[in-house]
Amino acid sequence: MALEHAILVSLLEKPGSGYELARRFERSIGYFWTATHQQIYRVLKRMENDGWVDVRDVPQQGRPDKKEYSVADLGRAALSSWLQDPIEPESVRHDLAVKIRGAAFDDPAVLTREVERHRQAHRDRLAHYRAGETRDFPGPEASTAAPGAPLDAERELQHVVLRGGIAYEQMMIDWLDDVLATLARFGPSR
Amino acid sequence: MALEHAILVSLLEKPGSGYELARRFERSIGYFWTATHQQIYRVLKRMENDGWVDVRDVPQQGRPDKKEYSVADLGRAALSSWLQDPIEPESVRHDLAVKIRGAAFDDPAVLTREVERHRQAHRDRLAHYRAGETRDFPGPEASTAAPGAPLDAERELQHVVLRGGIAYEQMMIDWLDDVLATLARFGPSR
DNA sequence: ACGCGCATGTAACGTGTTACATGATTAC
DNA sequence: GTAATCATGTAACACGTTACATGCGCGT
Repeated sequence: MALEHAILVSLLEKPGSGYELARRFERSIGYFWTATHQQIYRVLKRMENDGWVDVRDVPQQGRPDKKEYSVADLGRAALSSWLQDPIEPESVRHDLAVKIRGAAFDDPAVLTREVERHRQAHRDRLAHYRAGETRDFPGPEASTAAPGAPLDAERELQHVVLRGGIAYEQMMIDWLDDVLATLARFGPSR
Repeated sequence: MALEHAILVSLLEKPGSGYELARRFERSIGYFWTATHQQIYRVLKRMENDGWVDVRDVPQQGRPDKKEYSVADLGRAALSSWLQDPIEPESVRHDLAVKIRGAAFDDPAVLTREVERHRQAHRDRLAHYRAGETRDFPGPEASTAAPGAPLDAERELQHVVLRGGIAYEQMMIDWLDDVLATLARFGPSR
């Protein structure tokens, strides 16, 4: 399991409230891990009980007060231990692939529309990722600092993960084109 | 939710027992959906209660008897209705990406080994998929039958899903190379 | 007055994972 | 004899999803 570890990484990158974490899970972290605020509050409470995170009440003006969480020593140790622990490469989970094979027993025209919708969603996400890349990682690849500069590791790793998201979306678009071409081969007339 | 629908598709392709389904989920269907026998038995029982599948006791010699499941009219209707129903494009879930961003706060050398392990696993899976493709889908792309031949839809759709698996594995290998190159940039000396 | 953004939560349910459990036959 | 394959299941727990619930401040 990794939601707690994803939260630890996010809090190490920057402390924040449950609400803020939920928003990050819609953005950067959300490129590769999703979580709703309900899950986050539940897990944060457990992590607090286990001493993995520290809480600090932050009064705010014009907004509700918030609880700012940051990683405690125990949490850092837990993350470190998880990072040492090998994980199994996970397999994909694609509802859409189930539908594609199922379309052999049903109306393929409906599937064509569904695939087109998904293709558009992936195009949108790709555009969104690319915009984020231009915004957050402009300039030359090898940063301005000296080679081996440790301060850039965090950014470089964030960038390579984002490139993974981009590669994934691009692959999906290409594959969905393949699916549409396949459907067209026995589709248009029937 | 789609396990029950994945099972319906698999049983339409070929009726079989819970055990056989579990084995298929390690192979062809498993390219895009995983399930253990415990899940399968649980869901099969529910589907039987709901009248989605018919059961037939098949006595065997030299082996335990088995229950052969096949899709009933109600099941076929349920699948059809699900196929009509649009689903949301789902986002990826990558433990490994969490680890990559986490490596900024820990030993990157450990991550390098982990990434290499995953890369190897994806290479193995890719080889396995390609072997399956050569075995199950030889010959020219556009089959021997006349254009629009409906009998080939099932195979064509299975093939395009397999090509999706291949594209996914290839994308992952390329991306993990990118990750390794990124790690090497601030890795070897520290 | 209404809705949106910020901020935190509870409850119920469904799904997935892990461990345990049984028992026959075939191959080494 | 011992392990592997075939075949079916129960139980407990962890995790994810959906719905419900509250309340303030700001903009229109």
